[in-house]
Amino acid sequence: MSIIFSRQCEYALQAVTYLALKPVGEKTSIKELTKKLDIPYHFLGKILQDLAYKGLLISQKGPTGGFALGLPARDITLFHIVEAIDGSGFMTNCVLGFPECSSSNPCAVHDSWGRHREGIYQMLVNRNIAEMARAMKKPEYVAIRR
Amino acid sequence: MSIIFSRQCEYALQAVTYLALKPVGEKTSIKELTKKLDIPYHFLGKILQDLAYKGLLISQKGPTGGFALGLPARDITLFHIVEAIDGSGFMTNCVLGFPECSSSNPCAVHDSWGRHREGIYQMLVNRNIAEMARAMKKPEYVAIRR
DNA sequence: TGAGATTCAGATACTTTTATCTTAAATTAT
DNA sequence: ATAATTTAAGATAAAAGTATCTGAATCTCA
Ligand code: FES
Ligand code: FES
Repeated sequence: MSIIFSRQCEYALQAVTYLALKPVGEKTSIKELTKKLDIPYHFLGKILQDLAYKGLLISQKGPTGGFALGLPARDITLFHIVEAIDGSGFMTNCVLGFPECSSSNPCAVHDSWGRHREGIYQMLVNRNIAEMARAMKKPEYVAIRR
Repeated sequence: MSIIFSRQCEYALQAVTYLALKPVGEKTSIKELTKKLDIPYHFLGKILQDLAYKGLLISQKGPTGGFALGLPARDITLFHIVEAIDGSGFMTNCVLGFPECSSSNPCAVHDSWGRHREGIYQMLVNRNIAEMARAMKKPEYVAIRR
């Protein structure tokens, strides 16, 4: 069950983080990603294609081809990825699903949620992929399968 | 786009809140709910059935039948509804979709998310349906359609 | 008792998301 | 040039979530 982000978005975050673990400029194939991260091959392919189209990744065909970060890892925030894949609707919609979300039309948790939402936003904006990669470097993450 | 909770869950919250606006014990039909809240009839029927099965609502067939709260409004928290419909997976799963979520296996935002998650949990546990109803009594909410 | 209203239950359909399959295009190395 | 490898792209399928349809069961009231 996805909490806030779609599965696509989760895969994207994981894959981009994996790319950030590689030496700058080195290309990584879908095959390697899919094997290491246990993500469906063609599904991941499309996600990465999408991110490449949006400039967050660069891609190259052929042998020795693959994907690499399109920007320095420290310049890509989690929010960049989330926004590219899921959009930023979670910033504007009522968390309880009421049709309008505004201070002139608040549900019972509007103010409360607003604070949490802002905190989550800051969390996404203030974390970059380099930090993600660092956290992932710990041995626990290498071999875990779902 | 649902943020954290499924559409079913959002409908449930809205419907239960509506019931809490009624005099204690009064039954409300799906027809009325569906009309006032603009929720698909049979879909809502199944959701309420589910909540009734779980004791959060009581139901009665026949004319003058319908649904009513199964407990005093102030004893039903938002979390009761959320847990009944969506479960409590959002309390245990990694927000970025990594396969494990624990302090021995943290992703880069694990601690940060943990705080927000706890805050959201408190928000759900500390708000009851009576408060929801009070917030909804404001005229803005009466006639809004999606 | 019978008609009407309502929930209950199961089947079916639609929509969105996730996943797979197939072929084409590009790149590299032989 | 040719073969091998990889991404690109489009079609298709499978799964999950949402919504609808139909008839049965239950209850109320005339
Ligand atoms: S109205 Fe519900 S979060 Fe703003
Ligand atoms: S591991 Fe990501 S939130 Fe806990």
